[in-house]
Amino acid sequence: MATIYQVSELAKVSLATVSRVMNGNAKVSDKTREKVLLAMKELGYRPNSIAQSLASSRGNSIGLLVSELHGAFFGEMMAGVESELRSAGKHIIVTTGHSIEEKEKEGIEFLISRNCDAIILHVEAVSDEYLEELSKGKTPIFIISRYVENLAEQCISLDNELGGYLATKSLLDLGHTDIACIAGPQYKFDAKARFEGYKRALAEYNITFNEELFYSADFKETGGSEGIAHLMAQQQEFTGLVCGNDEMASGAMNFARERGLSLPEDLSVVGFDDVIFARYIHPKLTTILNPVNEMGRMAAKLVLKQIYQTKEQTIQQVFKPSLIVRESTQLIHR
Amino acid sequence: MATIYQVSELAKVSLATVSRVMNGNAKVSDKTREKVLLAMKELGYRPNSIAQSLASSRGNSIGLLVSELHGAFFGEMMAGVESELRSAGKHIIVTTGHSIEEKEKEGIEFLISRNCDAIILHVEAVSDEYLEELSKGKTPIFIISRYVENLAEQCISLDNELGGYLATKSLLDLGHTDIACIAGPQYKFDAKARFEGYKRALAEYNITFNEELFYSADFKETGGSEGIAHLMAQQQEFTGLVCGNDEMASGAMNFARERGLSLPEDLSVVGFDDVIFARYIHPKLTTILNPVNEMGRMAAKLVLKQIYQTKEQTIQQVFKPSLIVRESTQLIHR
DNA sequence: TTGTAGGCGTTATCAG
DNA sequence: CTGATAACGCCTACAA
Repeated sequence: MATIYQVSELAKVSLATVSRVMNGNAKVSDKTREKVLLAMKELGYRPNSIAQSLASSRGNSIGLLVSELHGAFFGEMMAGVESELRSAGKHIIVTTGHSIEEKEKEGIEFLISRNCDAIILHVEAVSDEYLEELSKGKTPIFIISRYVENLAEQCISLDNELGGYLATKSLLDLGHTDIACIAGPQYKFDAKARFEGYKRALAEYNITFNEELFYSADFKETGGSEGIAHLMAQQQEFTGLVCGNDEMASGAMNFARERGLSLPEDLSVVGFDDVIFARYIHPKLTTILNPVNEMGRMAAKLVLKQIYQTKEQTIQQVFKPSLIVRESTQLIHR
Repeated sequence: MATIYQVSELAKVSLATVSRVMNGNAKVSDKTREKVLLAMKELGYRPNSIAQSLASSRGNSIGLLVSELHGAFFGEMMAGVESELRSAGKHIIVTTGHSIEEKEKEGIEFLISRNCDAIILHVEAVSDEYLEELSKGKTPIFIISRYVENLAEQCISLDNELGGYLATKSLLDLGHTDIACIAGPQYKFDAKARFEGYKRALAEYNITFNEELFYSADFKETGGSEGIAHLMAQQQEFTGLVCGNDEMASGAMNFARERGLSLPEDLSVVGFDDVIFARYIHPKLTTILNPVNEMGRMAAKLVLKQIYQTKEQTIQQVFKPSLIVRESTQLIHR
């Protein structure tokens, strides 16, 4: 692998000059530039970005930490971030946190130690305080899909509470009054906020929250099945079900059907996120649109603007969810 | 950010000694080690992996190039690679190629320039020759989900031809004789191999391939719709449909149903990949199991074994697909 | 077991 | 506009 030194030799100029034509900032005469370019081509020269990064303490890469690499949710998020950044000539370095505090911290350390120009975080286990502390370090951080009060400028988030509210209200408006809820893990900020929205909607319709119609699961399909199994065992009537995300809604629906319920006649269910398969499941899932891809793009734009001083026009920091009505909910009938 | 130098000062030892305790290779007396460790803790020292990498020309990270960041297929693949590598203490650097030659090459360059210890590639646009050339470079490459004759040792692949064959044969065995095919882009190796399998199965049953029952689309859902629209316009009877992947199968099924066909009575369809949503779509999709996650893990193990000399027992280089029968296919009736 | 010094491939600050 | 030369933070012979 050719180095800058060999290029300088071949072109009969100094190292500095080669560096200059690479970075195109300082002025170089056209003749010299030509010579250098030619030499680079001839040697098949590729700059070593590690060395560049060490010398300049910049990386031209930005770090991205997500909880998981699989799953529709994170896929869309990563894709959003990447496509925006890529078209600005930046590369991303992805790593995972698995929603475990220790791993999240380790992932962050890794990204920082790689000299990323900035890092975009989707973290769930780490505390607000930790993030605030982190933001004082030399690597700028940006937070996606989570709102941290004291770091508002760095956050791209969804109004999850509103989402939970909308989901629940959609059922109330269809005449349902006994509405169960399978929420996500309550240590997760979004899961909790969605659940708050559920309660607010109930309150607004003067329905008192019934602990027996509530279950907290793990955001996975199996969690949805467990959830509804638990709820059905309570011997409490319910005709509506609000789920913390689409995966759990799917699990719950499958289980309910196996138990002989027909959907949506016997049970109206609404999901959350509108991941890609929401429209594949049967009946097609009524759910809350969570614009993760958009949010990913926006996080990228925020980085571009704040770190690389590009002129991004439209920065929207908090996104509003909306209801997507499909076929898994219907008017109550009795 | 503290450097190794400050640590050495505080601990009153030389740079070299600090370096030694970090890497734990050379021998250091317990007393000195203690001092150094203490100093590191006190300064909150974190090694700068960029500098480490430059000095040692190793990265302790391995590069991963995939076509896309979203979608069930790549998600599973990345997750497989990552989990295996992470538990061995290695980090991955992910980037994308978007199935475009230029971008794939750029992504590869990026990973190499980042001093990755090895790179795992899922590339579709780049030629075998290019890969062979690349493999002569100093960064070891591994190829996933593609078989390159001269690089067999570095490949983890699926027998796509067999998959296409199994899919088609499953329909033939159900009595179907007029079987259409919506294949993936024929410049993609896997798409082509699957199509070959389709033809082999037909031949085996003495059915001559009918060009009018073939359509090549883009592996996306919309491609599936286009495909079946095209096929139905041919005025050619067919009762079976083999699709290049599950997404296209889904698109085709939706379109067919909109056109009044009832599934699987009027049309049996089989997909390919068994991505997560295959069992969500209606009727549940009969498809070919593509163990991407396993293959990802295996690629990681291969790297671990060949690059880091760990003792991986079970290396399987070519995977066999298998048929998963669900509800989208049935005996022909007329 | 420990220290010294040269080098990894660039960038950046000076002079010239 | 161009060329030395000192960083960047760490690794690694080679010596001691």
